[in-house]
Amino acid sequence: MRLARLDCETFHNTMSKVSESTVRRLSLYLRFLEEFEAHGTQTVSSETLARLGGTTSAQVRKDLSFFGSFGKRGLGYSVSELAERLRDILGLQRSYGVVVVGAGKMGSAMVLHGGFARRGFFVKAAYDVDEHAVGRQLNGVEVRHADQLERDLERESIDIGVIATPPEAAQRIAEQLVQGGIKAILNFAPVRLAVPEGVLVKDVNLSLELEALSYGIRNR
Amino acid sequence: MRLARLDCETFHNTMSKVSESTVRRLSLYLRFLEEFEAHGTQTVSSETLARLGGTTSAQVRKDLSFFGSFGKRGLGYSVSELAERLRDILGLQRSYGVVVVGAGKMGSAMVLHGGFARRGFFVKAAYDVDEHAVGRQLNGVEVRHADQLERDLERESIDIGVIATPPEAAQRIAEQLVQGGIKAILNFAPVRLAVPEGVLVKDVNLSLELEALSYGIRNR
DNA sequence: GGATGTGAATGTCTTCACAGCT
DNA sequence: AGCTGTGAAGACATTCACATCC
Repeated sequence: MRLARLDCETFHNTMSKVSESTVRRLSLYLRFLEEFEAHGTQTVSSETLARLGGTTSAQVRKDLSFFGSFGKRGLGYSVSELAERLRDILGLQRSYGVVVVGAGKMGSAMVLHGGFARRGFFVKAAYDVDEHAVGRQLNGVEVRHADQLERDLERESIDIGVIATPPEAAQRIAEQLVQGGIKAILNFAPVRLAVPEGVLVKDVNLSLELEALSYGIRNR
Repeated sequence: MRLARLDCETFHNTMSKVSESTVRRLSLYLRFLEEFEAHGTQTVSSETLARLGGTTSAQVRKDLSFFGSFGKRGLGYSVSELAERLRDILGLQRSYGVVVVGAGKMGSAMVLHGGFARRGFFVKAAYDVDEHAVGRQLNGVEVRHADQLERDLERESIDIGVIATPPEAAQRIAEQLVQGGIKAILNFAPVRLAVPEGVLVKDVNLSLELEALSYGIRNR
């Protein structure tokens, strides 16, 4: 199937059902492509991406095929072109405004983590209720009182909210974020958030990861 | 199928193939069970666990059925008994020694996070190469120089290593951890670690999570 | 009656294998 | 010759539906 340059949208509309694992792998491939770009490598094969990503070449090709055909048979993929395409597919051509609610260990780590801005995710502010936290600067990002969250969201357009509060507070914050027009939430609090359809929630639960390791250790 | 009280091992040996998603859900169910335990609730149905965990009652029953039959038809599951069984299945009856390598934002967050000890994961030490970090105490956990890692691992028995170093350092640390007899690694560094078969690696990559949200936002 | 436990059916993801370009 | 793109096959996971037992 042949595709004109920029009509990925066509695909998104028609075949919106791409698995989460595919999306995660695409992100991974993009990482590797960017390393190749930095190295000046021109061309890459599905086999190479597969080896780096710990998967198979068929998987790589299938993952890409959901969105079009970006390679040249007998040759492989143009590194820069495929990177461009993946950035487009993943929605990384634009940048995203992020707020972090909860400036404890995890929240601060998210704010201070250097890698996000490089990939277009800009943390605009952090919020907390603790007097010691409020008013501090985290690497140029102001920690404000959580009371200001709703008002701030009306002023500045924010796309993604990170919830790193204690579990009791998480649902209320989620509601404020939704109210403020946020489209996606990265949730570190160990609770299932109730949100309206259309709002994305991604849970990160590190205790769960440790327990998966515990299971794995016990069962060889 | 009827099971004697404590022969979960039988199952682990015979049917070692349980999906990662099942294991994660079991961890989740255990969370809810512990809340019910604290509340004094005696009995719980697959339907209730399903609603809390965002899945279906059939899924809950299937997940459990891989390991035995723990419920009473017509009644549901005994909260305390099922919790006990899940702790057994997940290997949470024992405790685990953990070391955190890399005392930056993520590493410190892992050390300082209160929830892990409660679930049997005890951080015994943290390691870094930075002079400012080495020697500090993080909530009672000493930050040592990474040079000491190998020696320390010989002395104290450690089960799980957390890698929160820059990507360049990760592979070498992984090798030291493996050399030191560690059985599982939680890896925050954005690189694929090469480890001998039998060593478990769980990658956590928060940029990837954000990119999955970005994809989701772009595609409704 | 009411909820479990589980084969069978369905659905989803991965791997195979090869036709089709370059 | 080499590597992609993709239907078809196979593996895996979820859901259905009902016999079974408390």
